[in-house]
Amino acid sequence: MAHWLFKSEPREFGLDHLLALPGRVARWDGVRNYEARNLLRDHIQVGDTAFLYHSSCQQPGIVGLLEIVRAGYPDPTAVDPDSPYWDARSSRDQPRWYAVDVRLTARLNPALALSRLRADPALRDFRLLRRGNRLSVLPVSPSEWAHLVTQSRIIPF
DNA sequence: GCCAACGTTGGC
DNA sequence: GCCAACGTTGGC
Repeated sequence: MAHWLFKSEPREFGLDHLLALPGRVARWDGVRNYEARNLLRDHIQVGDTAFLYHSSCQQPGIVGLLEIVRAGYPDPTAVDPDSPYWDARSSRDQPRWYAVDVRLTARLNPALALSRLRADPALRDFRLLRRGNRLSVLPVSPSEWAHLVTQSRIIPF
């Protein structure tokens, strides 16, 4: 079982949106970066777990835990002309972008603030903290995951 | 295949 | 709003 971190902007889609959905399940779509696409398509499996991270907001940080409930499949928004994520170069025959389905399994209370992550020597190599990091789906190593969990107050649903 | 220009991300 | 960093685009 592998671990990941999924970024979102809470004003667009975040913890509160997931909480409002039946079973707290959502399609994670709209990813338009090839490296992240490859993770969604080829590596992220049912049963894997992920941190939910809020970016571009008042207090960036890890706010919840996700479980993958459906592995990579073609992102329907890519072939929907009415979607803001529509991509004319994608087609049903030759999908370019992929989505997975996730379930919110817990919230972190308090959240793990970015400022605290940055101050943690155990996270020196954490990809999230690399300068200029812009990847919206990224791998979390087993040791990073284990460490972060010990730093968290996890409130399961 | 190179690389400059451009658009986007994301913390502050 | 600023701006550093990076991915993508497109001319050549």
